[in-house]
Amino acid sequence: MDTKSVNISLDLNLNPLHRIDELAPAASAGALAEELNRISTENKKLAQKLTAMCESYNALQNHFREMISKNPDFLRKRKPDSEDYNSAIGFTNNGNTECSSSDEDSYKWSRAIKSKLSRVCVRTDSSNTSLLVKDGYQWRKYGQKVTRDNPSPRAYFKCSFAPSCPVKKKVQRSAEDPSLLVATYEGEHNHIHPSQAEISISPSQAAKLVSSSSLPISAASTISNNRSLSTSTLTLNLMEPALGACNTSTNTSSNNMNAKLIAVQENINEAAPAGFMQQFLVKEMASSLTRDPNFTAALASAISERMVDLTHMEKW
DNA sequence: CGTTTTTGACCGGCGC
DNA sequence: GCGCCGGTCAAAAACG
Repeated sequence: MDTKSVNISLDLNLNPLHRIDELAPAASAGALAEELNRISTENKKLAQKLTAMCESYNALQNHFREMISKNPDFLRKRKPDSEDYNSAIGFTNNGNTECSSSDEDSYKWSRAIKSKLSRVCVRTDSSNTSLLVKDGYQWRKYGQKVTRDNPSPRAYFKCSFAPSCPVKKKVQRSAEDPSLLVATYEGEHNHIHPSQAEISISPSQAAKLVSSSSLPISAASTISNNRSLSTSTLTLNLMEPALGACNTSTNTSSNNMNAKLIAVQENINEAAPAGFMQQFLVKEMASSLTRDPNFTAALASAISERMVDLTHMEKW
């Protein structure tokens, strides 16, 4: 997959007046239209924020590649577990690009590059001592260690689908910023996202649903280059309240995209693509929408109506 | 009572 | 060979 750019073509614009008359009696149509307009506006704002995030992500990635091309020794002298590694590629909140070199770590570093590693940083309350990073997957903790370079313990997790799923994750507080949880993922899940299992509809059904009920599913379905979305089914999750790693966000809709989540992902391996970033953003958007009771109510209404329609069609 | 978490023991890689 | 260190195992404890 091409990791040089993140082309996320968002189509968050709703057609709020599409089925107003069908969805609600005349008495509440005005209020519903107003609500849909509000959601539409929020979606536009979200699209703008997402675009901005992707642009800065692309800029950072280009900058990183530039640094590598100018200085081939750059990677060889980074160590993957150090805080300054984050800083060096521009994913921390302080923008520090200072870096120290250590040849003794070149072995570990080259090994890290060969394996599929990705890192997610999550801002949490520093008084919260748990090492939980909510990413939608289920994890089984199998160990905890205090490491030399960091006073806070490092927790080791395996995917609960292990041993069939090889993915592991390490979670540790940043030594520099205790409010920052750093989760390092190793490997790729060989199963679907657990929270994607609840409701599954075909793309054609989804398309009909979107066009007929003005639902913003197109936001997810138009994002390109995402392996998780390139499968033959489009999945809507209505059950999981917190898909993203931004586990401190509690508000609905547009507030969720605001950045308590300060740094998202690094692609250490070329094959560990920007798709992770896209997937994360899609999940975060889905999370925002599904946390909105107005949205889920409208969605449930649309789906039930659609099912009634299909039932009628079958009878014919 | 089954599942998950905790935690000390153990193992293997690495540097000296 | 020895010690250090990160990672993993597995028995016990905690939890729902």
